[in-house]
Amino acid sequence: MPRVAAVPVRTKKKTRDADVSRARVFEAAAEEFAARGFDGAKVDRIAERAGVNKAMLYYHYTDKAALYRAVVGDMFASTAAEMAALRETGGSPEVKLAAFIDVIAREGQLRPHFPAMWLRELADGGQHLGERNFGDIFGIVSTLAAILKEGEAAGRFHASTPFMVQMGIVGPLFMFLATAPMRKRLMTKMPIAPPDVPPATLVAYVKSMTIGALTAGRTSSSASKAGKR
Amino acid sequence: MPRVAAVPVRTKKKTRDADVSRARVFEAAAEEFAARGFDGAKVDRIAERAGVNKAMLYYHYTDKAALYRAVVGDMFASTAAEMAALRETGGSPEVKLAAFIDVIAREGQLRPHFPAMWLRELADGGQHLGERNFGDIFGIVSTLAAILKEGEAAGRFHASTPFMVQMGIVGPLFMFLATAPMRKRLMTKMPIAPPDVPPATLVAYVKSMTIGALTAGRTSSSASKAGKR
DNA sequence: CATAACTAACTATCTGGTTAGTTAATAGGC
DNA sequence: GCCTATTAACTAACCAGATAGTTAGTTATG
Repeated sequence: MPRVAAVPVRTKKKTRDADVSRARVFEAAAEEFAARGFDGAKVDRIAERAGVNKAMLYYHYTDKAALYRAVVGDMFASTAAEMAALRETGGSPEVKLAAFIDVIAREGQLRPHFPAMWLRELADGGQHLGERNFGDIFGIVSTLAAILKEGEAAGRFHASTPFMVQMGIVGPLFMFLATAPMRKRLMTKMPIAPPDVPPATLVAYVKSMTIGALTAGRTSSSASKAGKR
Repeated sequence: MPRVAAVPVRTKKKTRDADVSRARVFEAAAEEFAARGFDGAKVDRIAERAGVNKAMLYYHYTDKAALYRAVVGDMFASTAAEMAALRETGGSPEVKLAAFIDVIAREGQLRPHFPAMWLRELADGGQHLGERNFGDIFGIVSTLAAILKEGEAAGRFHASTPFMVQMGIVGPLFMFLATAPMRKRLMTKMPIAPPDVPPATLVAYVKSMTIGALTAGRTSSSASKAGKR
């Protein structure tokens, strides 16, 4: 029985633009991956969300994993690029550190899927990441490491482990951003927080935390039990 | 063709203890869920890890979701119980806050699967959680809220949003703990951090961050740009 | 010997990926 | 301007393997 294509049906008028449909697939994939994770995301659902035939997905991307990597790659490439720019700018270590945090926060808000996807990828142990992604991540952490080193050399920051400081920044930021939908759900069940925290407040808090820990007991002040060793 | 059980084969000697195999299933499930997430976890693999026939899994738990909830429930019930105990103890708000952080860190280390599972569950928007779990979580956040309120009333802490502070604690802690396997992988690719940070250092850092942010500019010191608003 | 604990084998469904074939757009000859 | 050959963009239908869950039947144990 030969496979015969069904009657034309002739609907509205299809745009037939590869770039457009490719972008639609990308967007739908980002949402789906962020909401459900790599395994929870279904290719059929991505195609449906994108309003595209499933086969188109394979026309534009080699497979599910490649599509995933494209989304992740976009996140890190963009962040890494901003970090490279940041390295060129001047200012005190404190100012640079604040700028670093701003970049992370901005990227996290610019791409609503970024925080959730990153939470998952960390839990996955970076399974789905490629060589390229690791390179970008390394670049980001290196930028932070340079700032910390500079602050340390200037006698303004304690000695610290870049990766730990990084987690101290990304952790609160992304956990908070990624839980926005969940918080809304919780809010209906019980009054945990008053309205909801605006992003600027969150960012200010993270800056305060990070600077606070790096300078604890340095300028004078209390909160000094920790921070040594 | 009637389904006939294969020949006995008579291996070593099976222990045939329901509690034991139930516990083995639980443990295997916790590992599998933590490593791969709900959708990534395969029932067959859990059974294999547990060294148990897959049907046993359904003998002890109604289905995959119930098994998942059992693991998650265990995490939160335990933490919530410790928190309840913490509420009874005395001490300054700073001391109580440190104790709060210690409890979270201890639970995160005691159950190696906890951090990764929680990262995933947050990204999932709490999809798999039940009424019971939300109650426990509410109890945990309430404990923190009470400590913060006390500190604020005593004029030692800034006003703050409990949920945000919670994320500031759990974020760095769990992100760092959950990425232990990944860091090991990264370490072989490129020298990001020197040896690796011991848990005590991590906990001290998180305490320092949190106290630092809550008291920024209060006792004197720098780091005061943030924290207002 | 009753039954709780256990198992091999099975099934229905789902899901990533393929394929054979269709259609719109564009290039180029006239 | 019009016709036509070419092909990029697109689709419906299909498939093989995986996977959650079931079942009929077996066996150790109190």
